[in-house]
Amino acid sequence: MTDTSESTIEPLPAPVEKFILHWGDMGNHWGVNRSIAQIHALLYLSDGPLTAERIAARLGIARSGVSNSLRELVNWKLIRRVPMRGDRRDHFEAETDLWEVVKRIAEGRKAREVDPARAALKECVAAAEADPDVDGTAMTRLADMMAFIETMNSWYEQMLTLPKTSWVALISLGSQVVRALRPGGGSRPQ
Amino acid sequence: MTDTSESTIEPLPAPVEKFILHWGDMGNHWGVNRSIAQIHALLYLSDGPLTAERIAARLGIARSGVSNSLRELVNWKLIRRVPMRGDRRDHFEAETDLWEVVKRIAEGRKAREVDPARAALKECVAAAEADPDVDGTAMTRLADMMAFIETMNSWYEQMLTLPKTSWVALISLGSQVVRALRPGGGSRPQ
DNA sequence: CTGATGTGTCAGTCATAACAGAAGTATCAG
DNA sequence: CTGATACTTCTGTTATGACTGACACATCAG
Repeated sequence: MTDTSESTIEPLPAPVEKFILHWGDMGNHWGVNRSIAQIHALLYLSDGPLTAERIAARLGIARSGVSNSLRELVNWKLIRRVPMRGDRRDHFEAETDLWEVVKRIAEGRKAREVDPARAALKECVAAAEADPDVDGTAMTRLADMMAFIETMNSWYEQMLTLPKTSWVALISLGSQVVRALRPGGGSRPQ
Repeated sequence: MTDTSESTIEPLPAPVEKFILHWGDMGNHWGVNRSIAQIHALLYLSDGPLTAERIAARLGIARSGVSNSLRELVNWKLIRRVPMRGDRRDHFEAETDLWEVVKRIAEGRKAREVDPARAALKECVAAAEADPDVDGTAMTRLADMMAFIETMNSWYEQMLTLPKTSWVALISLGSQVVRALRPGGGSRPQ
């Protein structure tokens, strides 16, 4: 027996619990299931690495669910397995660099959903070009869509190559550009 | 009777149907229900404004669902009501400027989900500061999270004020910056 | 005023996905 | 080798929300 808690629910400080609940709900609206987001939030706020058992106890969810969720989180590289000396159990800790977190999430989503959609769109455009039933408007719109997605894609890929520090620089640069452009620096308002 | 189609399903060109299906699926993974995304895709590819009845016929879904979905889409300003001379029925057409589309979606999501989460986070930080049960690590992480969200928020708000043309300029500017920074322009690689 | 047409609302049904608990597998101490 | 511990996988249950079809309301022509 490593700990006193066997199947009881360990209480959490109220603000921490509130954060975890909100974070889980947020993830839920964003296509990430609640448990995964909650576990990530818990690990993010935790002092040190936690075991699956502790996580289950603190969140009040089944160990099996914790196991599955942890695997997902490791796949997304949002948490790490941390071996602890003298303890056979797996411990987990969260990535704490939030820039890294959003980057990883964006990477995952892009690879899983955006890239396939992009490929499908390419096929649609190709098929539409060869299909006399597709009218000119649809053809134009499909092409517009593809051009747009490609622009966003290449922009994103370039951003990925940047280190975090450059991101920060870019954002503040963006602010300056905004400030410079706001008074009417050469672009029409619409 | 305005048209020959009463309750039959109107066929769609294969590439168009494929696009609509993929788009709907995409939206589904992103927290938008499938019907809404499909209707938007259909309108986006349509030559002219469509009635609710036609949409239902072409997508093979119930008129009631179309009615609800159209209301949502109008609320999000992704489609417009278009009155047609000599026709009592409402016609709808999609916003075709894709920059506008992503902007509207982002605005909606921010207002509905990010802003409330931001407010909740603020409360959490405030409550945590007054709570002795919250350890230093959790306190630091919550503060980090808040700072991060605030940075992203103000950046986003500034971006919103920009016209589309400036967006394009910014993105290409970003590309130049990326190119300039890539060889090692002064930032550590990590 | 009245019938017809279009639109919005509602309650019931159904599909999907997350979850819990149990069973199975692997690893380690003694 | 054997028992115990940690972890994973599997299956049945449950809850959420999307969809349908029926109903109610509004609007317009005659």
